[in-house]
Amino acid sequence: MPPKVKVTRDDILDAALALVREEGTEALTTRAVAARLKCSTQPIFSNFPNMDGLRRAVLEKAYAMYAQRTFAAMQSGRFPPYKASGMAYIEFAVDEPQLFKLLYMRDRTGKEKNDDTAESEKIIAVMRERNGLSYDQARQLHTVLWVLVHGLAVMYATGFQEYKAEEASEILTDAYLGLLGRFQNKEGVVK
Amino acid sequence: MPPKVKVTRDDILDAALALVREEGTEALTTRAVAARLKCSTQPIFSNFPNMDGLRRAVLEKAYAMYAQRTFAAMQSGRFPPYKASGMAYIEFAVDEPQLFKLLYMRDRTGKEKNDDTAESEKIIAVMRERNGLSYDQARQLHTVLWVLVHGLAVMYATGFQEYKAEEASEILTDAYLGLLGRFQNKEGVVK
DNA sequence: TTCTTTATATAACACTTGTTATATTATAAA
DNA sequence: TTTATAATATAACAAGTGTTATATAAAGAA
Repeated sequence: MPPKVKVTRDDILDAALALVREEGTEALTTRAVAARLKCSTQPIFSNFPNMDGLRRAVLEKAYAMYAQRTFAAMQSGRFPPYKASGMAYIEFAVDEPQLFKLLYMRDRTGKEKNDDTAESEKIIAVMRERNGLSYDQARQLHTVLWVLVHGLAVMYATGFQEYKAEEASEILTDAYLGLLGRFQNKEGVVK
Repeated sequence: MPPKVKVTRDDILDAALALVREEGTEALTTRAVAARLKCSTQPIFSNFPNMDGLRRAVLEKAYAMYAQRTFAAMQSGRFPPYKASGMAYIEFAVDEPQLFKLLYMRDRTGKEKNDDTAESEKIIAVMRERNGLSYDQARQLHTVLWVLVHGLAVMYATGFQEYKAEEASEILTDAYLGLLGRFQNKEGVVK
């Protein structure tokens, strides 16, 4: 019979995620994980096929964290529906810049776009209902707002701008109201 | 007397920049530069104090390229003034994604923000004049548009969105017109 | 107790990085 | 022609990477 397991798959994944959160993707090395767990590098390779496997698992866990945060933000009612998911995205970039970089600033050429189409459609539907927009008008409005949210998030994640909650919130509101006026008076392609 | 110089500082800088343009910052290594120049790694160290010195020089040259492109775009009159610099930024992200990442997606916490305040002030002045905005209204409008431009540029640079010139241009126009309406009717802080 | 199993530790491997010590060698002055 | 100079080339170093071969040892089965 073998000795008891001292280092589980979850231990390794947690340590790896912690390294990425604190120091970025580059800091995720076999020896750094081992040092954090006070063990050798061996358990990594008995729990994952190789480092790329661990990296993939970290990516998935990071996304799960993001999804969880976004869900909580939507529930909380802290923001009106048109900006709740946007603010969640922005706050994720602020609180977890390294995870944000991993998820949303990496190269994604040729990757499937996983930007939660279902969620977008829900927001678009709400916008249509409230403001009497065509589908196309609402979709365009949503697209522009989303680009804006992405721009803000990247600025905060890279430290190019210092985060001020009111500032971000005000920008989104200005953009929402301004663009709403624009798209209401713009003949949308019917769909 | 020493033998003739075969590898100049400019040769090295050009090779280094080419590597970064084609394959990204990570590809900039001593041996990669040497291979491209068909020489040893030695000339690098007689022309630069170390690799960080070369990296700094590459950064400066990349910025010079960007500045040159932006200047040309402003001159060309291809776009109205409110969007000329924005479109130049976006097209730089499309044509030179690796250089864009180096300049505008790296971590800049604690770095001086070099986003050409003079240029911004010029655009703000033009916006005021044309649309009868207060300084603060025009500055806010400019800020939001800039965030939007940044968001689009990052999306294109990371391959998250495929670039379509008309799409980008239309988004900027919609945003400009929509936000203009918003800020014209918003009491700006006097300044 | 002895033995089998296997999770872990140790240590080595092949490779890549920046950097430097040493050896060549082309050039022009002497 | 000889010689001093310095721009290169060669080769090595230390440090760091992922990965793997081997050794150790803990835990229950026999």
